[in-house]
Formats: sequence, structure tokens, C-alpha cells
Amino acid sequence: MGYVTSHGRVIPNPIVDDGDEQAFCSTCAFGSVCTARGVDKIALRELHCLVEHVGNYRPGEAIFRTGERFGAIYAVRQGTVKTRLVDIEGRELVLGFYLPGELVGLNAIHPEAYPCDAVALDTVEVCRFSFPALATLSTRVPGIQQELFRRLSKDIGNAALLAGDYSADERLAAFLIGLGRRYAERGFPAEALHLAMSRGDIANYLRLAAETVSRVLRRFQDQGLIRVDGRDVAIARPAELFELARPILQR
Amino acid sequence: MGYVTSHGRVIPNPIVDDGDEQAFCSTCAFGSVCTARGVDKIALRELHCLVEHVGNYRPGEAIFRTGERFGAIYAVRQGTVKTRLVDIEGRELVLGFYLPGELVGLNAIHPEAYPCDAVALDTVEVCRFSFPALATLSTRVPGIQQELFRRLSKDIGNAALLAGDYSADERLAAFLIGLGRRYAERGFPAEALHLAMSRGDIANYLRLAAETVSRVLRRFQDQGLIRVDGRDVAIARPAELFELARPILQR
DNA sequence: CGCCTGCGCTGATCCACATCAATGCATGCG
DNA sequence: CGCATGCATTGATGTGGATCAGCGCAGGCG
Repeated sequence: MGYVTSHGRVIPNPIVDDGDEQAFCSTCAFGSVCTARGVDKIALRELHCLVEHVGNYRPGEAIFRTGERFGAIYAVRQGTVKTRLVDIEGRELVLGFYLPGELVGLNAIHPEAYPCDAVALDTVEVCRFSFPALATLSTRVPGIQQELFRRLSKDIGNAALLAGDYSADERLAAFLIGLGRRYAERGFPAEALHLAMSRGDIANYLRLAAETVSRVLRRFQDQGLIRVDGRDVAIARPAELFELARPILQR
Repeated sequence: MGYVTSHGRVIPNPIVDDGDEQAFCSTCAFGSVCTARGVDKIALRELHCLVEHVGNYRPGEAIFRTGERFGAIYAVRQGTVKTRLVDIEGRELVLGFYLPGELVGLNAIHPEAYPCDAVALDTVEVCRFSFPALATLSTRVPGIQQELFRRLSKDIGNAALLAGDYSADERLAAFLIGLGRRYAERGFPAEALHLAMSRGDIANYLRLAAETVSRVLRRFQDQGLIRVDGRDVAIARPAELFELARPILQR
């Protein structure tokens, strides 16, 4: 089984352990495939061969850019990635944030070109999966195909969530709860968040003004729901915050 | 090649021809797969076996409902389908509209249950594809797998489009242009639209009030961009309408 | 026929959030 | 150091579209 590292103490920036031949990256997007019963060792080794570690993007550096020919999807290993569009007038539209273990680039399969930029928010490392190779492999390993289908399907649902006409309070609450859940999925504490992105990025992503994000966070803190210290946010009353986010999250 | 029907005259409600063993439904979601070089006849026959025609849903009837166990995706053959959520207080949230040839239910793969209702807006016929069977088949027919990946990926992009904070004018313009394009993709005229959905549904989908939809359509007509006759909309100046929609459509 | 119901349109009012503007506070750098 | 830059916060003002209310019109039905 290889060695297992404890994650609990790492808070600000979760780091994915490297794993080994057997366990692969333990928090990787394909972790569930690799550790699943029935996936033969050879397929797992092929997935290993196929993957390519790419490392040390600095804040602001692009993993891929709008319009580049689509060739691979990326799993975040360390750090946080944002995807965004920049329109002709230079205005930015933030599409999403990706934490360690999550897959970036799935929306590029159809147009066969990346429809957005993927930009590192802090120090970022990723795993690169050549998509043609991955698709070929997944015809032989149903578990991988299934995982890809699930990831794609999940992203459709997530994208639709944000589209509703929700209030600023609902959006912020859902954003924080959602981020916490995603950390928790990978084994990190759900109530001590570090926001790798600026207020402006959050606002842009939630379709609010940066000032509104400031004010709502402030009010949440005054109400005792959260504690804010710069980019560190502690969720003090998860249940009440969830109650605010319910219109978006729970259906 | 079988016989080819001319579509040009059909305006209000495009009807997909049945096709035959060779051509399958000519406007079907999997048309490109079936007609592609290299797809062997046996695979095509298997796809035929797998599909199940389900017909004559009346307006308001559900093809599937929120929470039902996911078992199949559906291709619209005739009519228009809307997907929607209904929250606890009975408020509706329209997620999308599906025209003949489009696939409904892709967002259900991940949760393994339908995350929304699919409701017929007029007389609707669909093709039912058992998803487990389709996934199995697609391990043997790369073209089908590829097509599924593409469709899923496309839906991610589409869902993200609506999420921006656009004006009512931009939204309506993009909605009309988008609808026209989708008709055109299936061989129907792009400038003579019949809206199967009510103003309320459009407004809900675009996150506007029904009154706003009325007013904007009225103004578009006054400006000579479109001609509105109840649920029939003719796009008089496609280029200018596109110009309005550019912030959403063109990137 | 008269009545009801659903849908679409229009005008008046209101409000959540954007926008504008100013300030504080880090960090970096010549 | 002195200055510039970027990010976050707070207050004052403006506005796009929601909400509320009323009306017209068509279709269905007893």
C-alpha cells in the first residue's frame, strides 16, 4: 500500500503527496479508479506512463491559453488554478477555480481548442493527461471511461448552479460551503479555508462587485457566521451558513 | 443512402424523419457517428438495437423527474423539451431547452439520478438510450465514445455561457441567435423561429422577469431587429442582433 | 352566450447591487 | 528612505431590472 501521510495539519495550501507505483497520487482525480477493485495492474501502469508531471507554475502563469489546440486535460496536484475568459475590451470573466485533485480542461474536448485560459493563482503543479491517449486507454479500462463520464457530467451540473439569479448572500455562502466541501473531499478540513484568489476574482466568479464581496463577508463576520483574516476564512457556524446557501446547494 | 426529405418548408415544429437501417435518424445526435466512415455496420446495428423510441408526450408531461434513478439519456426526435428544477416553495428554475437532435439527461450521469425534470413543451417524441448499454458499446466503438465526450464537453461550455452578468438585451439577443443556430445545425431555417416555450419560461431561463422579456422583444421589434407574432419570431437583421449578443456568444 | 383561466403586454414604484470615490495598508523597488 | 502599485475596505450615489397592479385577448367550457 505504500506509506500514507497525514493531511490534517496542512491548512493554507494543501499539497498532494506524490504517491507511488501502487497508490498513485492519493488525492488524484483518478484515485478512485486506481484504487478500485478490478482495475488491473497493467492498466494502472499505463495510466502512469501516460501522465506527465508539470510543475512550478508561478502566480499568473498560464497552464493553457484560449485558442490553443486541445491536446490534454490537467489534474491539479498542488495550488489553485482559475479558468477565465478575457473579452476584446480586456474585461475578465472568471469561470471556475480548481483545487488539488480536480480536472481542468474538460470543456475543451468539444471545441477541440481550449475555450479559456487556465492560470495559476499560487505555486501550481499539475499532471498532464494526453487526451487521445486517455480516450484510447479508457476503451480498454471501463473504470476510467466511467470516471471521465462522471467528471464531465458533474461539471455540467456545477456550471448550472451558478446560473441562477441568487442574492449576494446566497452566492457567497454557497461559495464558502462549496469550497469547504471540496477541501473535505480530499481530506482537508472543511472549516478552515485559505482563499488563493483575490476578492476581485471571487466577485467576478460570483458575478458581483468586489465591494459587495467585501461587505457581505464583513456582515457574515459581524453575524458570527465566519471569521475573516485576509484570505483565511474560518467557518464558525457551518449549519447557519449552509442554511443561507440552501437555495443554491440543496435541491 | 435512402430517401432524403426536404426540410425547408417546415417551420413551426421541425420533425425528425425516421430514417432507415442505413441512415438512422438523419438529424439524430448520433447521426455523425452513424454516417462516419469507419463505423462498422455491426456497431451501427447494435446502436439500433439499443435505442428505444418513446413517443407522444403531451405538453407538460415529464420524460423523467428529479430524483429518479438514472438509467438512460434521451435524444429529442420531435418537439421541444425543457429541463427544470422546482424548489421547496414551488418556484421553478428552467435549466435548458432541447430541440430535435439534442441529448437530454447528460447531467444525470454523475449523481446517478436525474437532477432535474425533463418536461415536454409540445408534442414530443424521444429516443431512449440505456446508458450502461451505451457506455459498454462505446468501449467497442471509439466514435461513439468520442461523440459522448464531445456532447458532454459542449454542455459544460453552454451552461457556463448563461452564467455571466449580462444585460437583458444581451441575453435575449443571444437566446434568439442561439436558437436560430441550433435550428440551422439541423437543417432548418435560422431566421424563422417558433418558440415552443412561454415568455415566462424564457424569462426564467434567462434569469429575467417575464415583463422584461416582453419589453425587450417589443423594443427589438420597434428597432426593426425582429418581427414578433405571438410565439413566432422572425429575425429581420441577424447581423445587428448578433452584434448585441456578441459579449455572450463570441469570445 | 357568459364566465373563467392562462398568457402577454404596459405603466408605476422600489430595491439590491453596481458604480464612483476616497482611504488604509501592505509589498516591492529604485 | 520615498514613491508606486495592488488589494481590501468603507461610504455616497445611481440604476437596471424586479415587483406590483391593471388590462386585453384568446380559448375552453358549462
